Amino acid sequence: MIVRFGFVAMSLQLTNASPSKTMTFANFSKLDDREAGIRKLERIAEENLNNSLRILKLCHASGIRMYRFSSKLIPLATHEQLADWDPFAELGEKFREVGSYAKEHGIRVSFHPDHFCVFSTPRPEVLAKSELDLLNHIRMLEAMGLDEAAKCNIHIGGAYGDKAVAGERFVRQFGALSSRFKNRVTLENDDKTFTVLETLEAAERAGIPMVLDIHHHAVNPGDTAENELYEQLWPRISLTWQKERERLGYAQERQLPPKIHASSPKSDTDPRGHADFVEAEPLVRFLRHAARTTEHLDCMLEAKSKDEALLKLIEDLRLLEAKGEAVKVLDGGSVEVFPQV
DNA sequence: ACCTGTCAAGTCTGG
DNA sequence: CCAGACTTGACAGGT
Repeated sequence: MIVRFGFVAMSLQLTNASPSKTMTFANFSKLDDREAGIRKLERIAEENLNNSLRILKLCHASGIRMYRFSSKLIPLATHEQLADWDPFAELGEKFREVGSYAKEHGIRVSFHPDHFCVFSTPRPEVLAKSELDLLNHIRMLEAMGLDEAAKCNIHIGGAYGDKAVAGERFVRQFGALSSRFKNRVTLENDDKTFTVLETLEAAERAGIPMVLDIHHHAVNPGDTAENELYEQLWPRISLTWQKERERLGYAQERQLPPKIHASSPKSDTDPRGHADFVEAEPLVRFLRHAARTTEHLDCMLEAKSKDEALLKLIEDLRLLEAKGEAVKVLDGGSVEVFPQV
């Protein structure tokens, strides 16, 4: 199995390269000239896009072919007081430049709208804002000129006292959206509420692929035993990706491989928190099991040390390789993992 | 230069 | 019913 690794949002190797610079609404409101304020928002967004491009160039130079953009590329993008502002009119060219670079160099990119995007909510106004937030992320991918392999990863949301009902509501409310949404979304298990099994059931019913977060699973496993995850759930998760490839017309697994998230617990007292780096051994254990049924897999690292965590993981995998473990480092961003027998 | 409170947004918990 | 926690990077205002 070929595994490609990626990282999230910012690079610690580059200096002054934040892709998430922002301006608060309070600050925007202080400006006398609203038009000048909007131009400033656009300048900040342009800088964020330039820095995203610098990061993609670093990825390419390092052999990394997976990256998640910051959700904060356009400050105040969906603020209701700025509903008349169309940032894409001014920024379209820059978005296209970023997307073209990713496409030309084979870097799989994504977004992860944050926890304000909740399709399980019972509140209509929250649902409407969630839809707008997701649409904004989809528009960014469209403006980049990327096809539907580039997706937005979301969670189910809150439980509101009844997880089964909330899960139903997610399926119903998300299902009411058009294919423009459905074709751009993946669904991830979370660390507190919806387990792998519950998320998988929702993903299957909504007809969208599931992203497995193995750290979230470790802290929120529900009744699922480790071998059950390997034996029963991973093949089902894999199938959600196969169905997605069939739906969108991708013939090969490598054109849209299943995606997982990996991170390590921050500490014993804060096991849900993300550590600076990612431990190699538990990850390899999972990968070797997945390798029995999967040929291509993409693994997003969610570590505080971002791209440096990826560098360190590759180094640690080299050490395992030298010890004769079932991994072979291919380059700075990918490894081959041999199946558990 | 460094530290602290705040930020547009949602949900959950505890008082 | 309301305040605070949760979580994250960055800004703004203070020292």
